[in-house]
Amino acid sequence: MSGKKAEIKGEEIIVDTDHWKDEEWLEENAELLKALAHPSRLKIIGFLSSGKKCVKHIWEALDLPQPNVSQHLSVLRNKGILGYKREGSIVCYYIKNKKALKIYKLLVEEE
Amino acid sequence: MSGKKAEIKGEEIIVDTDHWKDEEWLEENAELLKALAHPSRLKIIGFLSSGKKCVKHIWEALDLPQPNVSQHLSVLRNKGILGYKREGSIVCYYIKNKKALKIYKLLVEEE
DNA sequence: AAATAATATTCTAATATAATAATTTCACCA
DNA sequence: TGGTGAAATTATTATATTAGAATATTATTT
Repeated sequence: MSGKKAEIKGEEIIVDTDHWKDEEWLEENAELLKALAHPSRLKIIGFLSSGKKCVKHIWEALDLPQPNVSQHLSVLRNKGILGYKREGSIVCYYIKNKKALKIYKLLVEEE
Repeated sequence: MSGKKAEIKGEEIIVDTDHWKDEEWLEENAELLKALAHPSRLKIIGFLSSGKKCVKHIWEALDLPQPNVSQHLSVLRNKGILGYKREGSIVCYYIKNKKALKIYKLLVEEE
């Protein structure tokens, strides 16, 4: 469904193209943006935009302390933006949420 | 320039396609996302996406207290996301920042 | 079963953000 | 110029976020 939403309330059919009236939609999307709205997390997304990477690779490349990166990864993971896979003693993260990736790309392209 | 950036640092020319390495870029864009990352502010953007509106119209339509809306408007205004025009005793706001509008539209379309 | 490397969690202190109520400013008009 | 409607600001309190230090967990290797 292309940005439209149909809902039946009592007798009437409401076709809703105005997402801003939908409190749940607002909450969800504000949450998504908030998770991305931090320089280090945006940096992580940018680094992962070229593919799956393991944690050590991430904090070394981004030049950030390991526990700090781990915290940011957990924020992104908990919001469903990143997925991860344990491979032995190593954990690799990747971008799972397509919307999040599109936002990042929009930011890049819109310069 | 389509997502690329050229910069001269000392002797070398750096062509940067990796925006995530640019701390300033990260700061700026995280700020933009943070400004949008609130249900009420997203709501305001949604309401304004169909055109310029005056403040009273905004807080009445959104069913939010006037001072609260005024604060959110000031956040969006200070980040350069909204512009405004005083028309007599009335003030009207509109979306000035194209990037912000595109983010909103992406969120809507990506449902 | 140590020892080690990789990653995650917890705690704390500093800072930032948010909602609400109260007040103020500004422009217009009687 | 006093009153009124529109919008902004301020103060307060509650809550959330952040970095950094310390510690814990997990898996591998010896």
